[in-house]
Amino acid sequence: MTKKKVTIREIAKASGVSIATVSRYLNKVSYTSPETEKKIQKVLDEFNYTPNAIARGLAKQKSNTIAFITPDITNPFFPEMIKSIEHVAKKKGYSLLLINTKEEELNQKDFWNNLRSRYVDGFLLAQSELTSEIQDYLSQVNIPFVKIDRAVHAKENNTVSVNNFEGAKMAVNHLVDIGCKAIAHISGPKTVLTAKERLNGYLSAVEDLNLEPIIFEGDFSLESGKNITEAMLASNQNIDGVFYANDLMAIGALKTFAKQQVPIPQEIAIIGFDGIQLTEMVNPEISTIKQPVVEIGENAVTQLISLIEKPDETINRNVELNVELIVRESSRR
Amino acid sequence: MTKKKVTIREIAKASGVSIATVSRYLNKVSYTSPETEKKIQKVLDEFNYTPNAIARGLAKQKSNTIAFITPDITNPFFPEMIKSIEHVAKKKGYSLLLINTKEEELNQKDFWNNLRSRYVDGFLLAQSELTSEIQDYLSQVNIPFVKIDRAVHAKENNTVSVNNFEGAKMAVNHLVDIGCKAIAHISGPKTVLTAKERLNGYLSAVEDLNLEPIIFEGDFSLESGKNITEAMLASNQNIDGVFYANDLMAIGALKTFAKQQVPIPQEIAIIGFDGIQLTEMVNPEISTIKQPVVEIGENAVTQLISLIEKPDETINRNVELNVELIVRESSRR
DNA sequence: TTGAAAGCGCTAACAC
DNA sequence: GTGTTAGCGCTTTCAA
Repeated sequence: MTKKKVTIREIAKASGVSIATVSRYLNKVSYTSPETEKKIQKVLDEFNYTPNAIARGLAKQKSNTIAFITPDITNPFFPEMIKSIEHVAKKKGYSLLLINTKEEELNQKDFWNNLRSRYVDGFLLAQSELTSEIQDYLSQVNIPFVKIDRAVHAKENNTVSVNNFEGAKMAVNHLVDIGCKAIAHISGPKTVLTAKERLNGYLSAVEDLNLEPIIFEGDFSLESGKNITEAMLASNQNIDGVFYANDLMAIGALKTFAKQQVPIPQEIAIIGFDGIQLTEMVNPEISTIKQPVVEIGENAVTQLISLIEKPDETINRNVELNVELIVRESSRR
Repeated sequence: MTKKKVTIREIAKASGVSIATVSRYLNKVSYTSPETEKKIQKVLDEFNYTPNAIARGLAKQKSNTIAFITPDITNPFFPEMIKSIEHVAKKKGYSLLLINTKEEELNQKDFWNNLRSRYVDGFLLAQSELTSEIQDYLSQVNIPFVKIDRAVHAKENNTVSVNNFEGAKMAVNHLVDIGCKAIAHISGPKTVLTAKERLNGYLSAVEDLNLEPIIFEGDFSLESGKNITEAMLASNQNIDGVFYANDLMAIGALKTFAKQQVPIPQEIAIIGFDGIQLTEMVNPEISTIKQPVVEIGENAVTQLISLIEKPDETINRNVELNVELIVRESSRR
């Protein structure tokens, strides 16, 4: 298989046709007579030929590669999503380039020039705050892309996200359903759109229920969940239910509750948001509003590839997927 | 930047030299007179030129891309490692292709042909069982690679791994140090080399200490940690210390202990292996034998790139890094 | 030190 | 239907 790299030229010679014909047959573009097809196929098998992807890329200005760009691969949210993305991409003949990059880099011409020079066909932008400068590059660079995990903004296109607002309401309503009377929200950083939407969902739900809003601002990290929860307990407001803006903070909170011997869910019921696997690994298992990560990933690549392959038929769109309430020990009583 | 893709030809024309000279200057191969360099550089800046990576790839038979191949991206062990790998790779001018693939696929000619046709310069093989069939492909395909997270085998080359045997001993000795008298081991699947080494380390330590070995076989999964621990408790052997072959199983065990109200570490002290972040997120935090993931990743890429760029100067080697005992609540008393 | 030109392996007009 | 040929954009002999 790997002795002499065989080229299209040798296939052509061996099957007695021109390389153009072989190329046509391989790409199934325009007709080739059944007989020649047979001949070519035979030689193809015999030589175990694989077209050179790079050469093809140069000629077609296309690499059959897409990139997944994110500032933090270690986010527990991603592995599964990346897996589903890679799966779909592979099935459609694309490879996945992984780019872990901070915002600053997205601000550099070189970054985008490099993508283009590799003929990267499209990319997925996950969890990136898009400064207007970056937006400029984005529009200049002229490579299709889809945004993931961002609030669906009226002005944005090609975004796949979830219904954060509704999810937050579901969380609050669930806590009420199990009897909570004073429900606090530990929010994410105010600068993050998804965090804002979840906060708004919380506020809306609380208002509908005629409850007092109780809000503490966290930053989505485990540590912050731990610390803010401490502060919350110290504030002494008879809170009996907490909606954490993400799972990681809820997990961090568990430590504080354990240390202070607050029984969960008996005294305080809690629920997170995201649906990362971790929520099932801790004790008690944490209720959550689960995002359909796999679906998000699949949706995003599919849209991206469609954008790449039939730009004209593909309409820009904002997909907003639904979240799901998962009730576990932390809010079961 | 993205208006008209500018090529080396235009740079050449604009600076009044041949494209060969521009190419030489860009690649810093052979001398070019200072004056021409000045001229070229000026034009380069002016045009904001980036060489086309694909064209360059075709000419040099090299893509400046390496692949990370693993059967399971969602392994909590990987994100951090991948991050460090991507970081080093990027610094050296390489992009990272992520390939999540089951063993069966590695058995297919097409898989390797595809890698070659893309001129992937090298790859990292993580956590893959290498059947002899795959080994055959590996040697045929003639692309440099480095194995990660495998037991360092006398017969293998270019592997980076950790000292599983010593790590296991450290774990057992630590449990003894804090007063444990009956120490069990929940092993990994016997087919996995690292699991075997850890088991051997356990056996060796126990023997040195004149203790009775108590072994249960798990499969590295959270579930198995939970279930095997149940079985272990049921077996009623007055066990007061457990060394789990990996962290995930120890985390699963925590659930069983909680359900059965076994206080950790008071009644039973436990310790895991790997050092995944999760161990700090649960309650109690779990002691572990930490593998230097970042170092592993860095070591592996560095070796790989060296293999790619100076195959003659690079000696094959098996790197065995040291693990570290991390004492946390689960074994602190 | 520099330039001309022949590839790298494939695609896509264009002609027949 | 099929072949010829001119690229795709860059590297690299080989001469000069």
